[in-house]
Amino acid sequence: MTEEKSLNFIEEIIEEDLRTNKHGGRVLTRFPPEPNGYLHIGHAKSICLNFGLAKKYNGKTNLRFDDTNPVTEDVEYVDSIKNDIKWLGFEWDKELYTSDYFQKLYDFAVILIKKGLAYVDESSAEEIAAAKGTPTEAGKPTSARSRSVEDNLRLFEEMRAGRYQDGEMVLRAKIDLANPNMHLRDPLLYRIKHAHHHRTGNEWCIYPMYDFAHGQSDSIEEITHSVCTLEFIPHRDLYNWLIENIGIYESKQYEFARLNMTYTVMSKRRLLQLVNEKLVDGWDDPRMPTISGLRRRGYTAASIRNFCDRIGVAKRENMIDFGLLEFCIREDLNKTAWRRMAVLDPVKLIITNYPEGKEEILIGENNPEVEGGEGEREIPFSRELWIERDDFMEDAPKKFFRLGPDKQVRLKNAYIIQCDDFKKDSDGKVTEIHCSYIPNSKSGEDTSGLKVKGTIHWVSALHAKTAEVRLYDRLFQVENPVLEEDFKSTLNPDSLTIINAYIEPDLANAIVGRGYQFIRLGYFTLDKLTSSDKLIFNRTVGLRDNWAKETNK
RNA sequence: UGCCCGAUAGUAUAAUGGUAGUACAUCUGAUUUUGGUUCAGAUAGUCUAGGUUCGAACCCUGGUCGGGCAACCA
Repeated sequence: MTEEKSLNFIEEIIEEDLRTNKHGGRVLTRFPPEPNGYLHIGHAKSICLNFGLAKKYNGKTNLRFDDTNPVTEDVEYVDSIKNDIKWLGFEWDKELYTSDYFQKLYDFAVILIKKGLAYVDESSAEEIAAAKGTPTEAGKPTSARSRSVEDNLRLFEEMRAGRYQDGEMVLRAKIDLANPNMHLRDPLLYRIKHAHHHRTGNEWCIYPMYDFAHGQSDSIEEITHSVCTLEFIPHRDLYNWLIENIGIYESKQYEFARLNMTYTVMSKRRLLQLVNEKLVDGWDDPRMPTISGLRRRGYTAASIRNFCDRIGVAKRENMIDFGLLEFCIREDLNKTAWRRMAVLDPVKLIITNYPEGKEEILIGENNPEVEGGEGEREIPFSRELWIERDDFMEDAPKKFFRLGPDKQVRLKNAYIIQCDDFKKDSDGKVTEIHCSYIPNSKSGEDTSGLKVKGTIHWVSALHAKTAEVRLYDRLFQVENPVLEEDFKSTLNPDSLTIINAYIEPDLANAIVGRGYQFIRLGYFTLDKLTSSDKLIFNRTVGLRDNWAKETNK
């Protein structure tokens, strides 16, 4: 008997609806992206919620593209969105498009006009905005508000027929110009756009506003629980007004707080700016909070799903520590990533008592977290090695468990060595470290009886291969960039560092899409730009580093 | 100064009128051929003032603070 996880407020609503048989036991949600950008981690929260709800309550989820604005939308985005959802591990029931409903929506508009609840207004955008008043001041009608039903019908038909230019007139709902909810002050329903639509081509020159499409689309599909983010709360009254006056299925909307994360931005508009201004290398730049960026960075779908599970669902504004996402990917990769050795900042180490020309093949487990280690790989060893520069200190503090004059460490999967000497150049930079090894201390057959505190990673200089390694840091320097006058001014100039590293030979067999732990360094994955003559690794995330914490005290 | 939403450890999120818990973060200690992992422990919270009640994080009222709303965007 496991302890039951507490319900979020939407699950509570659904369970209550199920209890009262409100929808005949039916649960149908939908995920409604606009195809005008790539999905980001905030969308992942919504995807996990909508698809997760359906899965949990034996329901279904539709994928519906909200494609009511042909000017900003594109099939490239449609394809990327479908790909990302599948990659995250979810399956939609129906693939739908708001544009499928253009005729229905047009008919709904006609119904409203005939009921005297909608009118064509030829006022300019500025005039209409001015006539809406302010939150504390009622709006005033434009002269168009009193137009006859017959004239409205005729004008709306003419709008559709292409008699008018973009912006010449709009269709508005006739609701209440004094309503404290600004969205009810005769909102726009249709506007003229002589634009090519990625699905309907040139069939239409008028397009419904989002507000005239979204709620009714939910209604057409008979969505039982329409889940969206907080900023649509004031729109709900309008959707309900439309549904009631058109007389269609009552779909109910519930709102939750969108995801915000530290040191990044979470709006398609801003992410698009970064892409367009070439401040990042496209939507899938590994520094981007997009699903495709995280995937390229080495994040797994499971880690993102776990993250979304952990952050919860509520109505209060929130700012999630980016460190939580990092915890989730470390948790996943620790269990699955194969261990390999690589040296990012090399210094030469010579084992003076190891015969010149001698080579040995040592064995290393692929994954110590799993019984049996998931097999093993061969690691060549020889007299000259590369080790990490900061694994050696001439004047080390007491608790430094690595190399230094007269100190002993174990070489991972190899021998214990003792530092005898080292060389420096004229700038005082260490150029060479001389050690002697303890022959009977070999990993797995150690009879030396020696105990050493530290183990360091290494790569045989003779056998090492090289790779480009891309080290990523947070994209922004401040926790919440949008608080700045210009969010781009806080971009972190050091968010990407490209270095060349020595890697153990087996890493040449690395596979795109797999995570590797470079021992003591972090998790890495092959970048899509890798070619046959050049390996490129992205650092997904570093290992937790308590030593760094200690030294920063 | 209109309307709407919200407020529980540093960050999130539970407790739905009856012992304020969990995760991340932080700090101790143990284990460790990764200063990783794992394990054990610690620190730390109900915005405020009233009211209802035997009893309030929870219900009511006022206040404070935060967020949203006046695109031919979604």
